[in-house]
Amino acid sequence: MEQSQLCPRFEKALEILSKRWTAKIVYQLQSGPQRFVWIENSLPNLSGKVLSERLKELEAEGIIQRDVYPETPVRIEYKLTDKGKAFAPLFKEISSWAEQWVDFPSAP
Amino acid sequence: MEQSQLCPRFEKALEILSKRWTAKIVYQLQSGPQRFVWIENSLPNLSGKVLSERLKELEAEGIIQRDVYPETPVRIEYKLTDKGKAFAPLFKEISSWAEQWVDFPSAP
DNA sequence: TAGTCTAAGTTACATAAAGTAAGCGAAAAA
DNA sequence: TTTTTCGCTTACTTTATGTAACTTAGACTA
Repeated sequence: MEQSQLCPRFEKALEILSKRWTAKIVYQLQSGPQRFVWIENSLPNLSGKVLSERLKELEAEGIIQRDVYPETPVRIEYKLTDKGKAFAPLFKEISSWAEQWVDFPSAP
Repeated sequence: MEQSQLCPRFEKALEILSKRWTAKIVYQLQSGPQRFVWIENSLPNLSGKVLSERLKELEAEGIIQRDVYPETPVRIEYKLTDKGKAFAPLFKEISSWAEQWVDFPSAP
């Protein structure tokens, strides 16, 4: 039986997006450079441990950049690279899909 | 400290897409109705156990439909609903992001 | 000079999610 | 009666994530 061949670039992109928290982190950074604790507080249930892992992975992928400001206490900011900013149209698509198809009939 | 408020619909969409395997399964079904084993074989490393879970979740979300053909042995096909088909432009965006930004410098 | 404070993590431990492989039920074919 | 096929489940193992306490570094405070 044949396996459907997925384009490796596409597959890579899908893997980045499918990994828990990555999409949310990247989305969160669309609004500008942010510090560790800020991102952590922005995404409920995301633990510092996993955030730390994901930021390293995203940096390794060239999607975000880590900037160190040697103040006291040290300030570290994470921001999207061009590669990361290029996700913007994708988020727009997700948004418009959501607008059209996701309903919230009941309020909590 | 304020938390950035994510639109609940958008968040829901992001959660669907971020869950391991869901995006790949939905993408796989874009090519037409498929049976359990076919999907399983199309996605390397996806276990039947998780596929079973995901298909139920996606059906509950109204993204796919499960059709039973009482042949022998029974044939069951999964296919996208309109809601599921509406992911198409999103996959196009992922694809074009991947084309532009993902490189594969070395061949295996 | 010892003790304190803060940001940005890290570590050890506990829980949840996913992977593996064997098994099940139905119906028909051998 | 045994075998085969499909579409799953179940029991068990491994991996991923969550929690909470701890670490490091430099400047500030007592």
